[in-house]
Amino acid sequence: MTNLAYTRARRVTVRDVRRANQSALLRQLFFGGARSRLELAEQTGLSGGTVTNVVADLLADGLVAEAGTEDSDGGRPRTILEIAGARAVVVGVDVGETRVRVEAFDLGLRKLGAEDRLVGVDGPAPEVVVASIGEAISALRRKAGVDGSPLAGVGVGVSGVVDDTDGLVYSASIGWDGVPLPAMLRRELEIPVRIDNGAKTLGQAEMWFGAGRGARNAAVALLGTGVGAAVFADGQLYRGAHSSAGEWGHAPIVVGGRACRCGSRGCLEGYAGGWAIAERWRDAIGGGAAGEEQTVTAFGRAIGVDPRAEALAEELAEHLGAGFGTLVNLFNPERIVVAGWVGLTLGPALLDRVRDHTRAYALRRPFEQVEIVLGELGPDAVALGAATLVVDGILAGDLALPRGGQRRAPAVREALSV
Amino acid sequence: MTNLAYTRARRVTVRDVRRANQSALLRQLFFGGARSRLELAEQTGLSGGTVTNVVADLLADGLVAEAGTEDSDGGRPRTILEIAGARAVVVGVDVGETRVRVEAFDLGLRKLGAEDRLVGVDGPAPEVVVASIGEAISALRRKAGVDGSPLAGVGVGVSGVVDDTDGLVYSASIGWDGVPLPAMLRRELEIPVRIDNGAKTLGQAEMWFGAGRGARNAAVALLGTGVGAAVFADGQLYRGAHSSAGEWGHAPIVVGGRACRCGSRGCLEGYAGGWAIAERWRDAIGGGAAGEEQTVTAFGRAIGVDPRAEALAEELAEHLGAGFGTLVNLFNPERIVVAGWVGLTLGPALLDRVRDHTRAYALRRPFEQVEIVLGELGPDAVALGAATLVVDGILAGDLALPRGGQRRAPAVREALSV
DNA sequence: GTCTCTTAGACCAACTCATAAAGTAAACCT
DNA sequence: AGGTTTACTTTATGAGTTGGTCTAAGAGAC
Repeated sequence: MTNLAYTRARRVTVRDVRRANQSALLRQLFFGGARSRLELAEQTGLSGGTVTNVVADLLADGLVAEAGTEDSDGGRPRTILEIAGARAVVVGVDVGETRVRVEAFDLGLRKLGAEDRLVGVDGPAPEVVVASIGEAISALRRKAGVDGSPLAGVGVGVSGVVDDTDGLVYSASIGWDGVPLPAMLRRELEIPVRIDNGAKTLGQAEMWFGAGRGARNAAVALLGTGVGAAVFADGQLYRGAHSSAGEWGHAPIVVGGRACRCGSRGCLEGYAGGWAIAERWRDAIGGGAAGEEQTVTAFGRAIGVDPRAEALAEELAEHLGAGFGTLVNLFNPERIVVAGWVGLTLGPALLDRVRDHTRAYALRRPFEQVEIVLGELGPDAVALGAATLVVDGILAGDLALPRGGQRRAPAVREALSV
Repeated sequence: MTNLAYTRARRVTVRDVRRANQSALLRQLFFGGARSRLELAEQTGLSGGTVTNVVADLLADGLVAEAGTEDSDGGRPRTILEIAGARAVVVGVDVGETRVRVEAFDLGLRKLGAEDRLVGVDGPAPEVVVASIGEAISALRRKAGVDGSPLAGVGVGVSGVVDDTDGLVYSASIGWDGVPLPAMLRRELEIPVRIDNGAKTLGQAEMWFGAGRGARNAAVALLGTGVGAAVFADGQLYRGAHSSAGEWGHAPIVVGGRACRCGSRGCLEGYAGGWAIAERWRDAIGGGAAGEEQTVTAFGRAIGVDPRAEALAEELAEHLGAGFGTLVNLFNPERIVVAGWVGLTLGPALLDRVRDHTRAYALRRPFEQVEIVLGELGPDAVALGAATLVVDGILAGDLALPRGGQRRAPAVREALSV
């Protein structure tokens, strides 16, 4: 008669307690930086004994390292603990429409190197993508001198929806309709693989290291060629039933409005997507076949100078205001981070105006509770965000590091600090 | 340098293990109905010994009761356990614009009785509301013969936003702007109080007992005089930063469109709210000053008969389709439940058409993954939903029952089963 | 140079909880 | 009446946290 699926009836054992406390300490060190056992105890609420105990495990696993002592004025000096960055290498991959970008990081997500591979013009074949990633990782490991460090895992951000119920990738822009990329990569690389939509990984990068820092409820608005959003609720990415939540670009804001490339009408993207802006600016100035990015940049420079730009800017700001209003009313975030190349290109000139229109389209209280800011990481943080997927798994304790490689760690570390 | 607030650094102790497992067993019994220890062990994955142990605690607390045995063919028969409904009384309150409805339930949320109190026409004074609730509860306890059973708590659904960061209620429709209703009620009643927006409590009622059963990601669309939504993500109500998430009625779907009563333009509510539909139908048929509900009902009957209704119905369906498309694209639910008196009145005639328009405004895959269904509980389940807030607290183990009252329970039970 | 004070961290007994296996209870069957 | 089957309970064990006590390590005072 009632709702059983609503139930969360997972059994919990004492082991889960340890995992949770390990995770709490690791997160504290990762996000808060190096600190002593004593501080860890204060901040987590755990007793000193437990901290000593858990830290001993983490030291043995090589996940955490002691990094000198703090000066003290009387009394035994505190030993500083930090994430053992050199313990393993984390790879982040950005699968774009024409190229694959592979970046290597240490466990603290400091970048060790990057490689680009072109994978064809319209719709890269999955096999090519997989092979390119494998090859680029090998190249990176050689170049960065981290041959000896084990790979902790590979995170992938792909422009499309990754359905986590069936592990298939769907992407109109690269012509994939149900590609089992996660399985293919796992077979090829034989290390843990985490995949998500690129907009979501970029969003997570902004949340961890960019303009989203400190917010627990935030939306990262991705204004690029397409338009999307990554919504974070209580620090967690909101995925929905089949992880396609956040398709903000295709929220209708004008019933019966302009045709969108998705086949619908009146989508936000049809007004504020890079392709739409470029199209309209070309129409406005009567021509030119310049590339999308050039055209949008030219439009940005013309704002405040060319009256034709003024009209388009005002309209664009109003439509973006409506789109932001939707985010504010439906998600009630404390912050909206504007990212993506269009957002970063036009943001400085348009953001104030967009805020004004958002005020008009959002309810008063939620609008007053939100701040709208520009992203800080640039448009290329998809790979970094993808790497955070792996690190998140490690911090949560559901992704184990491979054994070994620990001995070489100190040597590797010198090599990397160039 | 990085994001500390993102961290979830709560310490976990062995006590939490017990709480979690208690909660798992209680949820199993509440949502799945009465069953034996053995079944509980299988379904939760806990060992038999632990189930015995935890159940012993629950029996001692009076939260669970043994209810006879199952027939067996050889072997010791299974003892059936059930939620001890008569252990305590749970109160659900619906604070509307002109009246307060107070309903009493047992712990299994079977209704024991209901009382209505008028509290003034435009904007009831908070003091009057609080006093009415207190008085109605006393009356209910007398009438239902549950004087002896302790009150577990009071849940309240109020038409407005309840900011859980400051505990204040904001509601334009009843003219409250920062009323500390939770604190006032706690002082008056001296038992636990849980408050939330009425649309959200109704949504939770549909999720627990209505058309939302079995779904973990769902949106309950509330079409009444106003328009709102309660979104559930992974079984949990989505609240946002200050619990005003889900203000779907004021999502702009027509930039620069019709004026809404909220002061903005082009809101969904301006097309699909009860007040808007009534207004437009009166315009269409040229007059009449009938009440809103009568007018909407008349419009519903005219669909398919009167060509003037046809035009309005088609337009309404398209705007609702755009609104549903927004829900589908942004939240990717597996189900949308249409509730509220307007939704239930017009739903049967309009739902197919609305689905068609939703298909046009939503992305293909998320649309294919969602089902749009009518609510099952009627428009008056706000109080029931409010009571679920209290029961949820008990099931989660963060709301303790008062001591005593246990002895009388069996007697009370007879009295109630009338 | 030694003593004392202070502080960090390690160690240990007590307690909580889940598990698994052995034990007991309650039915039915022959 | 005894055997069999099944459901539940008890017990021993191991994992984990807590809080008190002990030791290590530095600073300052005499």
